[in-house]
Amino acid sequence: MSKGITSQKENYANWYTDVILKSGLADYGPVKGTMVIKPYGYELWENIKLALDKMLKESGHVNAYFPLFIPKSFLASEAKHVEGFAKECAVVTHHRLRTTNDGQSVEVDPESKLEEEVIVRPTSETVIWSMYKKWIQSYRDLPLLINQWANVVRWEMRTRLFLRTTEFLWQEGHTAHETDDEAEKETLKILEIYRNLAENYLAMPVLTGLKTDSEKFAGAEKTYSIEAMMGDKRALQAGTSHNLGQNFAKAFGVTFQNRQNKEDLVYATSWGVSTRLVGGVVMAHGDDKGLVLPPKIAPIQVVVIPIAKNNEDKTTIMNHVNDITAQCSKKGIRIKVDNSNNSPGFKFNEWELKGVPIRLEIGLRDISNKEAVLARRDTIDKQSIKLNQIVETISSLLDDIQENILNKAVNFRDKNTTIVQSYKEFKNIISNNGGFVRCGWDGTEASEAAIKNETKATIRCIPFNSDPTGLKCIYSGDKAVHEAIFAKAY
RNA sequence: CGGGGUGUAGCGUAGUCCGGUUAGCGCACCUGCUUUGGGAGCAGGGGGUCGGGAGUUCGAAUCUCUCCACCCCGACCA
Repeated sequence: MSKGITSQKENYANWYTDVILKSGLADYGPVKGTMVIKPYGYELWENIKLALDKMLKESGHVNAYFPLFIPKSFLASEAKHVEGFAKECAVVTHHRLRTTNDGQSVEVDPESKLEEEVIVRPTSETVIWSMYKKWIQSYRDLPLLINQWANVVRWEMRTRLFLRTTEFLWQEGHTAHETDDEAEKETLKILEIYRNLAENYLAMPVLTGLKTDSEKFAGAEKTYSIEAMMGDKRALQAGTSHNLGQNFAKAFGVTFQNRQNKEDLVYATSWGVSTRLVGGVVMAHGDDKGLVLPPKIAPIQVVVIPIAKNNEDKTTIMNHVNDITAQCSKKGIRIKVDNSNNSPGFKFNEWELKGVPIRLEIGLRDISNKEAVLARRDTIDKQSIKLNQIVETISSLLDDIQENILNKAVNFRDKNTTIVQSYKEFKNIISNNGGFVRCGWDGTEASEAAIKNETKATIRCIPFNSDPTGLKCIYSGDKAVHEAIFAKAY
């Protein structure tokens, strides 16, 4: 176990916080519920962002930026989605501060009260649809496929680093289409991109499926999500994709002239993933030594620890090290040398805490053998490798590690997914083992709510590969309408 | 909003009950030397309005009053 980090077994929540703070991903901000994403954490996010941005652009989406501030009137009653977080919005009521009489402080200048109060966006549907109304006239303007990378604010009371903070970073896509069918295809296409991102970059296996009415986005016809399992077997909703139907078109009067020359309301989608993904990576792969980062998104893929007895040795070793880093950099491998004065043992632990996939140890002993010692973070194995094959060895090992941690996560999830037949069994699994529970559900909100109330487990999704044929509802005993995945969730 | 608790250096703390040296210790930090294959050693050094304010007293981290901040439990919300 690493120094100063609570073990997962002892207290998973404390482990999570300890790892994030000590590995330098993030820190708490001065306002309650805010966090600072530190350079190491931000680079991790940037790598995720880069991968997703590329996929979105390749599938025909373009980026734009809409304002942070939204007129309060936009959140008026016709926008049904507001119910979801109207009570959690930050509201700007004044636009000026003044110095207090004693000159020691500042206070809100009452004279600066705004005519119309302004909301800090909790999501951007309303601003964006107010603009789409201006931009869309005919089917020739469609589809409109816009994404934005932005910060949003939801005034949360219970916060957890990366998982729930009052302000967070995300991307939100907002598209407009001619037909319902096209909107549905878009919704599913994005879900597939999210699945690809989660599994092939974050090495985090996810279930894809449909949300129940009670769990879906308030303004949506249908919400799909990707659901991952964390190291404590709880579920994390890692991304959502909504088919909004004509709800927002109705609310904002966005009509277009269709191919039959008739006026019609456009069909919409919206979808997003956030910095919550970083929390997902931490909890999907981390262990008692700290982070375990997937090579594809790790800010540093290889860290080199030179081991020198004296200055003369150091010079010899650095000559070889410089050669190695140059070769690796040329191949696009993100490599860093730790030349600090800390002891080797300290550095080993430090970089394991930071989750760097590969560590190279190079001392005189290795150099005389034309070797280096290579340690992998995921298995903690050490081996000696030949210096003349170092780039090839590292490249293929990075791929191996990426694959291995995905497989590990898949096995863990599958091992902790249980198919149950009775409610007794259901309660037993949820309270003793946790994980995903798969069973029949009669499709009623009453059963869903009762189960949530009695067990704290919610329906994470109705997976695409599910089949209710022959199943009975775990709660009511009636014929099942869906086969659902239940779990305790973040 | 109700109940309980805690505030001493960047972090963790001793001292507070029972007022009395220069507020002590560990980690971290700085300088130098020696070190380096699983959390190095020695020596020297810097850093404190003891949460803020008022009071009692010859004297307050310590006693009294007051304000503030944060944490936990409950309620509320999801």
